[in-house]
Amino acid sequence: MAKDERPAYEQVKGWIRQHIARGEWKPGDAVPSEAALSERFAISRMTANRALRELATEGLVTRVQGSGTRVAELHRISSQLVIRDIHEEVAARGHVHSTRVVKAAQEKAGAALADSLGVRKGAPVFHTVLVHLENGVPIQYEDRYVNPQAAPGYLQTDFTQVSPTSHLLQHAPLTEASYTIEATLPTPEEARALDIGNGDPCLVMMRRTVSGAHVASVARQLYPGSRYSFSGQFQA
Amino acid sequence: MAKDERPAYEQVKGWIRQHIARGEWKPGDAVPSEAALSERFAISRMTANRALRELATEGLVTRVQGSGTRVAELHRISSQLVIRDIHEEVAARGHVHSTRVVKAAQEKAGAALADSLGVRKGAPVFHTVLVHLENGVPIQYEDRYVNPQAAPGYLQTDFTQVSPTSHLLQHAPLTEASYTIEATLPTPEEARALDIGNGDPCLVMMRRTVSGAHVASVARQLYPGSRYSFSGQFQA
DNA sequence: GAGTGGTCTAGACCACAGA
DNA sequence: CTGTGGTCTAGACCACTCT
Repeated sequence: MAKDERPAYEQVKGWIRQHIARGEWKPGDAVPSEAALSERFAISRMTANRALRELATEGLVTRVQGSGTRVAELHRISSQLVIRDIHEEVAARGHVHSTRVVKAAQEKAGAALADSLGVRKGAPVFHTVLVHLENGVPIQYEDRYVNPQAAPGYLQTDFTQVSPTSHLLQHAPLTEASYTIEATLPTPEEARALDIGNGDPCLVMMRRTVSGAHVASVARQLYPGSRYSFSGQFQA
Repeated sequence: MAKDERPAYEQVKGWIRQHIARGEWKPGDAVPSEAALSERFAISRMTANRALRELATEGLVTRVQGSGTRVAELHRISSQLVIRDIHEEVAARGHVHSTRVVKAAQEKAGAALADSLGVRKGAPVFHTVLVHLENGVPIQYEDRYVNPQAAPGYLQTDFTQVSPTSHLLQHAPLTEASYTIEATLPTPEEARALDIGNGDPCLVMMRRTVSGAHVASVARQLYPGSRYSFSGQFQA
């Protein structure tokens, strides 16, 4: 007896996972019921329930009340895409993050912007353009509009010390966010700021964050394709 | 009494979420303990435990045994990036998916490929190159190598009917996957196959899937930037 | 030692699915 | 009607943190 230190529900999860991973139980097949598991492993039904419930939230099985638990159709791979604050991310690599402020000003919202920020046309909005550098090399061009109602003190921030994301998370707690990732070419101005060629492909992430009743911010973040990639992994 | 149909643990989760979303409890602040919650809501400790535990797996709070539960530092936005089978995805948009087979052959693995597939150098591997079309328009160029040990019948598949992803998920249950997303320019051959210009930026996803003891497949999927984007959302 | 979370039990009642 | 999952309780013991 050396390793059954793992909690019972984890052992059950592992046992089920193995059967699925080995292909012994295929998508659509029934998984033992809570009652069956609690007998098989001499555990209470609550413990079996926890094991199955967690596997369900992980997407490995599907459960239908009254019907049973089955191996999920694995027709998609879903993975946690974690978007971290750029300062943190660079620091985690042991590198130095610095910021160049290109613009930090108040402007009047045009029609399209007013719409996506949820303010009236012509209303004041904050506009910042920053270049983030990793060890002195530009890795992100960030063009951001902020709703003054969500973060009134935004423009007073020293962006060379505190990243916009960080300020916003502090002052406008995040309730909702959506993003889109695309490939594009930089504008001449962006290319100049990032010190890349006009024909160098870039990843662009457009993000819109909501804080309570307000749209807090819309941002466009451009990454040189040669210097940045998103990555992630998935484990059954 | 009209709406307390929601389970008790959900109500507690919602109550805590609200306090965080409104900014009343800031990152680092303590959240009421299980004991406090079970008294406050007249529920058992197990129910309070479930509420807090689920919020923790959602990343909204962090828990430390012996210390307590606190509002998580929201310095990252994590979102489910769902990678679906391309056929399913196109079908879900109500469009027609079709496939053009450019190559489907057995080859000998070079050094780099042998390494990433986990086979001996010179060992046979399956190589397919497909172009996926949505309503007749090319949207993905898929260059894939498959480990014959993981999916011996791969080359017998009619790829115009069954997508590689679909075949692999059927015959080599997925245990692990990792991916990288970058921006790049297409090779002349890829540009031709996708019917785009040589200078048009593309998203490229490189993926590696593991099935049990074998690396099942490594794939490079190229999407024209003008016709495809990844998107997702996040809700606190 | 007091307070916290981590786990587990042996019951219970309910809603629902399928024969 | 039987079997299934969904929820909940009122205890319990343990490991850990903090003072």
